[in-house]
Amino acid sequence: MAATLETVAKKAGVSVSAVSKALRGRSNIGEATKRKIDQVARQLRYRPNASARALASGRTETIGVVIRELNYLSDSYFGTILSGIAKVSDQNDMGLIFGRSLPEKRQEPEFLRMAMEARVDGMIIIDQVIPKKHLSRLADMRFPVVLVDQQIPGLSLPVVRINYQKVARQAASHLIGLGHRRIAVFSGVQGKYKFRAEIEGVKEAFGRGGLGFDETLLVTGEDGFMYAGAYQHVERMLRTAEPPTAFLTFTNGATAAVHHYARLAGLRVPEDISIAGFYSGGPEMTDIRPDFQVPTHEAGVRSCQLVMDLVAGQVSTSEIVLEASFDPRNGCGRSAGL
Amino acid sequence: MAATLETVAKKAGVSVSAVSKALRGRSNIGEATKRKIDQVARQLRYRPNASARALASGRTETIGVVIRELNYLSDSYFGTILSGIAKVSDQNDMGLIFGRSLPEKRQEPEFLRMAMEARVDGMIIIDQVIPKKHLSRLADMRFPVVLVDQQIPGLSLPVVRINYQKVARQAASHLIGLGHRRIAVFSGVQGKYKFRAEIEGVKEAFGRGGLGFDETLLVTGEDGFMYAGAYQHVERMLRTAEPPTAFLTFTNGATAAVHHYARLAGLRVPEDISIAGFYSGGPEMTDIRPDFQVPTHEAGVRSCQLVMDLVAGQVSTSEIVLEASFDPRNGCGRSAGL
DNA sequence: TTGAAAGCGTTACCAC
DNA sequence: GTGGTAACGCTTTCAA
Repeated sequence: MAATLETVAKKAGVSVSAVSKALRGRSNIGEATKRKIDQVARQLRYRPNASARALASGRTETIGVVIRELNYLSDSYFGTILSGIAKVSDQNDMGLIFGRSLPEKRQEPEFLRMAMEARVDGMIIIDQVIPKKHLSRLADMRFPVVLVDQQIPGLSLPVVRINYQKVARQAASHLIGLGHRRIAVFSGVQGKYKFRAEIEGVKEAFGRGGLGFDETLLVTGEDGFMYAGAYQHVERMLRTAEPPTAFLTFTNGATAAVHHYARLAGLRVPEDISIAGFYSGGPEMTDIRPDFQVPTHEAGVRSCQLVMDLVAGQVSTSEIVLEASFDPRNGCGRSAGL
Repeated sequence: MAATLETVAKKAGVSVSAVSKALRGRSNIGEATKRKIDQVARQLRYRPNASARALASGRTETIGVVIRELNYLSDSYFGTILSGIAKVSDQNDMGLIFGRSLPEKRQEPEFLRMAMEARVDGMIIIDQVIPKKHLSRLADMRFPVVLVDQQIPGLSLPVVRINYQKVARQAASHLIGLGHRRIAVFSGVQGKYKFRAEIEGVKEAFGRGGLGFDETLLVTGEDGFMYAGAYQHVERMLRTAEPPTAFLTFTNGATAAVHHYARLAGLRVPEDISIAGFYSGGPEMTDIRPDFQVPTHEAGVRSCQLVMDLVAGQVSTSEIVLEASFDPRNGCGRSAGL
């Protein structure tokens, strides 16, 4: 059916290897024959067979992206990381395939198969809750892997991570400096590096400010799904005897929800309540100007560059830490009416 | 590095073909040798090379899923279709890879490459706005393809689609029957089959009820991103001189948004406003009981089964139409206080 | 039941 | 420049 190198070679009256070279733009081929070959190939709609190419060359020209579940891609946290990855992989003509990290019915998680069956040349792992033992397997194989936003002691895999702790500390300190004493904190999934770092940063600031950490003012949940739920929590909190005067939100969804709630409830920001909001880009916040800028896109770019260096055999930096910025201008520019 | 069939064969003292058969559970192999081979393979951590296997067998054991952009997966419309696909593909030990349908910098969209380079055995196309010319290419190649929720005249590709038109007509008729005259309609992206079918159904009902279709009461937008935006529209509409008394929402996001808005604004449903809401499952509506049940998961299941039949060479039904159900019980159970 | 050998469609090396 | 020809790691006849 489909044209092969041989088909093209025969029709063009040249050898298979000539066609192979010509079509891949190698220099050791005559100008005239190349033209002829190109023409025949186009006419026959020739396409190289990906499996054959991978088998012969040892490279799949594909990198794997590992996330927990596929619908996590919806979250703009993942979405913007991904757009960074896609940008770099496109530039380098590398394909992208996605693997779920959950084990499902097989013993082995899908991403381990991707590596062991040589379906990809390298991979980027964005899921933050993969058991260390699985990650170690990859390290043992010396398979090119880059972890994003993870911090696992005793594991020697390259990492690209964002310094959430510092920016969280800055934001919390700022709110405290404005006089806030009751600050609600919305973060993501407990146990993840991102969550741990954020809470750590907040606690540092609270400690310095002489504040205790009030668990009743902490809201957690799946990053991508916090918008709807956040409404209820804001409403509930504001009805208590001692309502929070400021909100510190570490997910896009929560940031958007708190801002939207305030607007709907007629609360002025920051006169009535302060909002220090996380922002990683994405479609849900076109109408909001948050105070954090979190370089998730950049994290994607860097992780993809890193994994491609690894694939090319170039040893690279093993840990890249990206700084987020906090610029109190929109949601918490001045002191709330305390 | 990695173990191959030959490595295993040598160590087990048998032939390469014996190992191949044993590991794939073929029956023409001795019980004892099989045990021996299994043991050696496990010890060596042998994994078949995917490219080699695909090249030799002619099958990649992978099917491609085509969507417009990767972050569309976030939408529970896609998400639930996908869960149906994943369920069936998992059962049949088929891998899944995702392709974007947008052309990007290359002339050819990624999904055409997937087919022409034989990266997948078949594919399911969920994007509804792919130019017919590209789809025709696949049809010409006789490549196993199934379209989901599409209706393209003059194209002979198998389709699985949901009958949005009928359920839209039912819902609109019901609202009209309750006495509503001003009904706001929230649908998805203009031009898509889903949108066209829904509007068509609504117009039929409006026509029968002697109502005109008021464009100012129509809200459109990206399916997955309608939650946040919907708030503003509801608010705006309810402030007009002649506000709508009912809402007919065809995306999960809009349904959730209208319900949440009503709750927050202190509007009783259905006493103050009626809401006829679309629901395809998904995480954002745990607190809402909508009136539509749309079999998107089922559509995923059926499309995957269909594509696998096609791959296996079994000719199958070329069009499967799934019915959605409308059960006025929650959001529009009784007449609004007109 | 077992094994030898011929592909599968490329790439890459090595003569010419 | 160009063309033969071994790999690449697997599946699949076909004999034994």
